[in-house]
Amino acid sequence: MDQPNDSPSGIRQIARQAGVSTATVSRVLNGSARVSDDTRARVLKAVTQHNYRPNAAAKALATRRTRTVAAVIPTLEHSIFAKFMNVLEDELAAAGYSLVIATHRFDYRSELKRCSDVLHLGAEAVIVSGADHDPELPTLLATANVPFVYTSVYAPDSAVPTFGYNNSRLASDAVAHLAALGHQDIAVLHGPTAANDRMRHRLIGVRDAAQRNPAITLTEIESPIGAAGGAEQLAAWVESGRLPDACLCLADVYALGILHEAQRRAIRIPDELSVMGFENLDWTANSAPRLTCLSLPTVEMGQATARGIIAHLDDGQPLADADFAATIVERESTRQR
Amino acid sequence: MDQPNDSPSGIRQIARQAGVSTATVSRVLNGSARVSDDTRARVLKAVTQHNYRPNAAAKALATRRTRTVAAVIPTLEHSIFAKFMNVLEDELAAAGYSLVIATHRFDYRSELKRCSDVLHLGAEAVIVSGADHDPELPTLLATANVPFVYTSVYAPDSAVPTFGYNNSRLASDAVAHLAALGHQDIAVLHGPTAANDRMRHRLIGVRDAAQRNPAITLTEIESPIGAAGGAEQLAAWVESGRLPDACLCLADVYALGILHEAQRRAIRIPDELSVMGFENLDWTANSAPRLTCLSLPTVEMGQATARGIIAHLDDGQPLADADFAATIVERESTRQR
DNA sequence: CTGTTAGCGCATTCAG
DNA sequence: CTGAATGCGCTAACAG
Repeated sequence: MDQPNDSPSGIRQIARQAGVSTATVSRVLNGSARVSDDTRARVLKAVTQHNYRPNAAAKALATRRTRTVAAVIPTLEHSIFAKFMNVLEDELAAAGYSLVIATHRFDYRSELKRCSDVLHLGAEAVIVSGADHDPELPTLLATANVPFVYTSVYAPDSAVPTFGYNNSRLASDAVAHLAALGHQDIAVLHGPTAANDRMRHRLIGVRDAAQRNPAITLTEIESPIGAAGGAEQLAAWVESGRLPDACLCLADVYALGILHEAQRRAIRIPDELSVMGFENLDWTANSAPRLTCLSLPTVEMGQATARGIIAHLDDGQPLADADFAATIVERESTRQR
Repeated sequence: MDQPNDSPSGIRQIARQAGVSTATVSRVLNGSARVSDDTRARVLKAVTQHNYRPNAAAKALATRRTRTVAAVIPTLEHSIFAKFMNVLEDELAAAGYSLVIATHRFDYRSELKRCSDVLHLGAEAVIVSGADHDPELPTLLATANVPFVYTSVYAPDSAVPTFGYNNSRLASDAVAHLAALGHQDIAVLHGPTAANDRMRHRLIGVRDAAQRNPAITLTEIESPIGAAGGAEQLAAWVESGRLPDACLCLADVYALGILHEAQRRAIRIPDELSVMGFENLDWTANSAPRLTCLSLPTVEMGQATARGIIAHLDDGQPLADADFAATIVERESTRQR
C-alpha cells in the first residue's frame, strides 16, 4: 500500500510506456535538443497510442507563456470590428497564438473590467480599441506587465504604442474631398461619442475642415450606428423640404440606409445629395449608386497589429506605432456640384 | 547564502506580507471557507498593495479548470457569424468564461486543426459550426474528453448535441412561402457548399419543396457570399431577357446586391421579381424595398448555446439538443403574383 | 543523446 | 479559523 500509484498521468505515463524519462518526452514534443530517431519514434508511438495531449496549464506554468493574445473591443456587431478580428485571428493563428475576444459595448468601466478579465486569463498581450480609456486602464495593463497597444488610432505622442490612423485627419480629408467637389452644405452622420474617441476625433476633424473652409456649413447628426439612422435622417430632410449638398457617413451602414430611403422617396443620389462612406465595406462596391468612400485600412492594420505583437512576444522586437494611409475611393454616390 | 530567496513571488509574497499562510490567501481570494474578518482584511490589503493577480496557469493546473470556451467557426467576415459570436461572448463573459475564436475558412482539415489547437490551449468546451466535419473531428474532441456541440443545425439523431435549426426544413418553408405567393419560377442563390452542410441542407430543403410542388421550376445559382453575387446574377438575368418570378437568397447580402442592381437596371422589386432573404440582418428592415426574410434565430441560439455549456460546465447539466424556430418576416420585397 | 531533479504558482487535504 | 505539506503536469538546468 506504499507503492506508487501505478497509472501516472500525463507526460509521465507516456514516458514510462516509451521507456524514457519525462524530459525526453518533453524534448521530442517540443522539437528541442537532439533525440535519437529511435527514441523519438518510441515516444511518438506512445503519444499517439495514448492520445496524449500536453496540459496547457502545466506548460504555461512552466514556461510562463500562454500564447494567448486578447482583443478588447466595443462590439463584434459592427462589420468593421468583425473584419479586424478576422484578420487578427488569422495572423495570430499562423504564428501559433490564440485570440480571445472580449467586448465592452462602448463602456469604459466595462472595458476596464474586460481588460482585467483577460489579464486574469493570462493573455500575453492585449489589443485595445482607441486611445481614450478609463484612466486606470493603462495603469492596469502596465503594472500587470503585459504589452498592449491601442488600435484604430495613430497617436505617436501616446505613451502606449498605437496601430491605426489619424481619425481626425481622415475625417478632414473626407470633408475636404466633398468640399472640393463643390459641396458647401455638408451634413455628417456620426455615432455616439461616449467611450469612442475614434468617433470624437473624426468629428473634430470634420469641424477643422469646416473651419478652414468658411464656405462650408456643417450639420452634425448623431444616431446609433445602423441603417435605420441613415434612413431616418434622409426622411427627416425630405420632410423638412431641405437637403444638404452632401452627407458624410462616419459609418458605412448609415449610407446604406440613406441610399435605400432615397430610393423610396425618389431622391436622386448623387444628383440631389452626395453621399460618402467612411469604411469601404464590401457591399459599397455594388450599391446603387456605388458608394464613394474613404477606405479604412482595416486589413493592413490588423495584419500589422498581429505581426507587431508577434515580433514583440517572439523576438523581443519593440512595439512601434504604425500609421496607415486611407485612400478615398471615388465612386458614384458623389458628384461635382 | 543558504537563506531562502527573500522575494517570493505570487501568492507567497502576499502571504508573507499579510503574515498568513498561502492557504489563507487562497481562501480569501476564492471566497471559500471561513476566514476571520481581520485576517481577510490584512490579506486584501496586501493584495491591493502588491497589485497581486493570481497566475491563471497555476490556478488552472491546480483546479483543472481554465474557464475558457472555444468557438471554431468558418469566418467572422459574414455578419451572421459575428452576430452569433457577439452574443456568445456576452453570455459567456457574464458567467466568467472567456471565449476564444478560431476560424477555418470553410475547410474541414483546417477546422480539425483549429479544434486541435483550442484543445491544446485548454478549452473546456468547444462550439463548432455545422454537423458535418472531418471524420476525425468528433473523435478528436471526444477522446480529449471535452464537451462539444454543433451549432446552426438541429440534428437530434446526431451523437453530438446540436443547438440550431433544421436548415433543410427552413429552406423548404421559405420556398413554400414563395410558392404560396404564387411564384413558380424560383431561383435560389446559394454559397459554396464545400465544408458547409448548413448550405447543403438548405439546398436539399429547397429541392424538397420544389419536388412536392410540381408547379415549381427551380434554378440554383452558386456564388461566393457577398453582394456582388446578387448583383451579377440580376445583371445576367436582365441581359438574358428572362427573370425568374422570385429569388430566394440563402444569405442576405445576395439580396442586397440584387436590390441595388435592380435599381440600377430599373427592375421593379417586387413587381418584376420577388426577393427573399434568409437571415434577417439588421439592414433588411430598412432596405428599399424592405426585405422579406426568413429570420434565423441567431441570438436565441447563441444564448442557449452559451447557457447550455455553462450549465454543463458549472453544474454538470447534460447538454441537450435545442431546436429554434425561425419565423418568416413578410415585408415589401415579395408580392402575391 | 538521455535521465534526475527542481521548481513554476496555486489549491487542498489534513492537522491543530 | 489557520498553517504545513503535497501535488497539479510540464520544462529546464545540470549531470552523465
